[in-house]
Amino acid sequence: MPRAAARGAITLKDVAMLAGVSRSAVSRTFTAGASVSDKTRAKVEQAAAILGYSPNALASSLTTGRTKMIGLVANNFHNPVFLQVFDLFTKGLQARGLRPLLVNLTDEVSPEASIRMLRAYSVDGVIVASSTLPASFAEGFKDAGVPVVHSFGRHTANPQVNVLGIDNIAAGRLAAKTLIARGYQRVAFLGGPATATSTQDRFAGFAEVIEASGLDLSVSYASNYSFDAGRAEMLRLLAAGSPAEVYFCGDDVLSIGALSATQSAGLRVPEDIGIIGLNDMEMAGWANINLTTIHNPFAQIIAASIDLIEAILDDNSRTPEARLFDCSIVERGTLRHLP
Amino acid sequence: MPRAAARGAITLKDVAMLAGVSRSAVSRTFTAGASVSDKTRAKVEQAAAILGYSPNALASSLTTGRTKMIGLVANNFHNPVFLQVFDLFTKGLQARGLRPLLVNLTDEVSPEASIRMLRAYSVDGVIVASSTLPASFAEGFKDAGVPVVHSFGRHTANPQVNVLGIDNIAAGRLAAKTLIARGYQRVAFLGGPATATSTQDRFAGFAEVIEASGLDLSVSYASNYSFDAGRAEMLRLLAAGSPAEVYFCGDDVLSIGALSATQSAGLRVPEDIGIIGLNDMEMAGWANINLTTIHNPFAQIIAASIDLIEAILDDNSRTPEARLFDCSIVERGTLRHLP
DNA sequence: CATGACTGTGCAACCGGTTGCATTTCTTAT
DNA sequence: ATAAGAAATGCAACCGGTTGCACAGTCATG
Repeated sequence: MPRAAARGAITLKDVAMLAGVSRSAVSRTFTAGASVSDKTRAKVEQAAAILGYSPNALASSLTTGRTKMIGLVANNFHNPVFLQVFDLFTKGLQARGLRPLLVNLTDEVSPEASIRMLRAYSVDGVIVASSTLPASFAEGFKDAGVPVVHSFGRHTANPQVNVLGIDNIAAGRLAAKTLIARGYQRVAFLGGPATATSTQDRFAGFAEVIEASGLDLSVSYASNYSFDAGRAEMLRLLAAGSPAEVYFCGDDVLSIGALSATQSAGLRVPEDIGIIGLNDMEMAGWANINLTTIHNPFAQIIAASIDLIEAILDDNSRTPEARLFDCSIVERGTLRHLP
Repeated sequence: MPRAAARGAITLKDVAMLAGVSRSAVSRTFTAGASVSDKTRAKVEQAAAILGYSPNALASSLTTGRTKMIGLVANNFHNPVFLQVFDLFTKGLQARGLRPLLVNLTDEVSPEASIRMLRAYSVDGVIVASSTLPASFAEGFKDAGVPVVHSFGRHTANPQVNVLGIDNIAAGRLAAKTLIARGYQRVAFLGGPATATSTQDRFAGFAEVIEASGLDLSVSYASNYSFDAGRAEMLRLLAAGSPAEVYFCGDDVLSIGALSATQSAGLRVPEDIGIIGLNDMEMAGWANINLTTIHNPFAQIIAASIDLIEAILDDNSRTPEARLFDCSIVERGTLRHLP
């Protein structure tokens, strides 16, 4: 049984018959830039309006080779920053007539399954939105011939795919310089999962500057970028005794977890312990959190990611680039002030 | 230029030629329940493996009438609870082989545009995930012949579409009873936007019980379900003087905003002012928030929504039902204890 | 060994559009 | 008025699959 027909869908043919023109004519009226006379167009539009016709994007994709669907792949649905990320991506894509097919990668490691799936749906391109996935993940799509952009990914000298994100090493340096300027002596890095590329790079930049200045540096890692992991790790550190004076946390949600741990332990922030985060997500600015952090220019990165994926759709042969965006300190209340 | 070909896509035909069988045979090997001999199947699978073939889901949708895509429509990307909602929906849909096409409805009021869009993409069904949209929104899809489920929507006696959610009136009553049991005298309702159906119903239930017990009830509304709106409204109330003893807030994020306002004003919670939220989102349990709230069984509602949409795909003629889920109090630290 | 019931297979039409090409219609210039 | 060029239109093939139907092959049965 033809379900589409059962659903009472109106097709090109119906409109063509009512308007008394050929199917081509109808198709052309709905194709920007095609050659149709005003008279025909008027007839077709009227018929279409009467029937309530709207073209089947999927059918046309068969011949045009474009679905205007973009796979949006994410692997962290517990970090509130991703709600902002989804908001910006979906709005931005929609504004350009593109449709996000959302893929939740939680617990998934290899790209194979997602690649198969997204190819089966003929998405025009894929945006991998993750700071924890390795470069190889996005490369899997590229190898499969699918245009891909890795947002918030790791910067490399000769990227195989387009990568956009902050310079995590520079961000680490910035954090270090900020803490040094504040006169902190015993500093610590409380990273995200040690396997995440973003964690590794932030640590590299941070350690480089801290060590160059001869300060004490201790290091530990939370099991993932989440409140619970940040809190648990900080509680462990406090229980172990002699905590550092200040912690550069892997990201904001981790910072907030750490913050709650210090409060639970009866320590004051920033008087007893300082905390600096990274991302500057909406919640960092909430009055009851008020986290000093490093601003991650999401909106810019996402806008650029969309520009880029759109450009690749037209020409997938351009050499991939790694675009880095500048971070800046957002002064709030979790770090002691300049001496 | 045929882009699909340019992308080097392998089609049925290629596999058929290599395997030395007809296109039908190939199609059948990839269709569950079709009649193919083991010998043919083996040949086809081998050929497919060599070529790296995967069937084009969109092409097949043309004849089968099914895309296995589900439109997921949301209109609030600032309430962290929705990150949990997206997580559960995407995982649940994926587990059943369905693909979520995400629609961000922010600033959009009428369903027309979304209906057109989702019909153009021939989604099999639509899930409207919103507690603020009116019933008419989801009904628009139904009228267009698209199977639809409204999750977190308003309960009505004779629903036109399937609605799943908590009983907001009962939740309001539960909040009221809880406050009365705690011995509060001057209570207040700090709702979400007055136009949201969820706000209206929660207020109705709340007011009913409070008024029946002869207590003082004051009412105000935040401009939307967000931290900023909750904080702003509570600041306004505090500035106006003589606040109530306890506030039943429209939802958790609003509660957290209100909580931060009371703290900014130097008031202690729950000693000076009590706050009770609704939803029990992840963050409500964070140690530094620790919000007493009413648990909204999302996971159940979402699982049921997916079950239901799947059922409708097979039979869109079944009469719509409104399914209500029970709420319960989650005791934490923002309400004074029983006297 | 003939018969009938089944299982597999391929042909060809179809799903809802797009598009190259040939043909017709309309402009415009002479 | 006429020829040349441009614009509009329809035909038919095609995109990548699915499926009803007819036919061929297999097998157990009488």
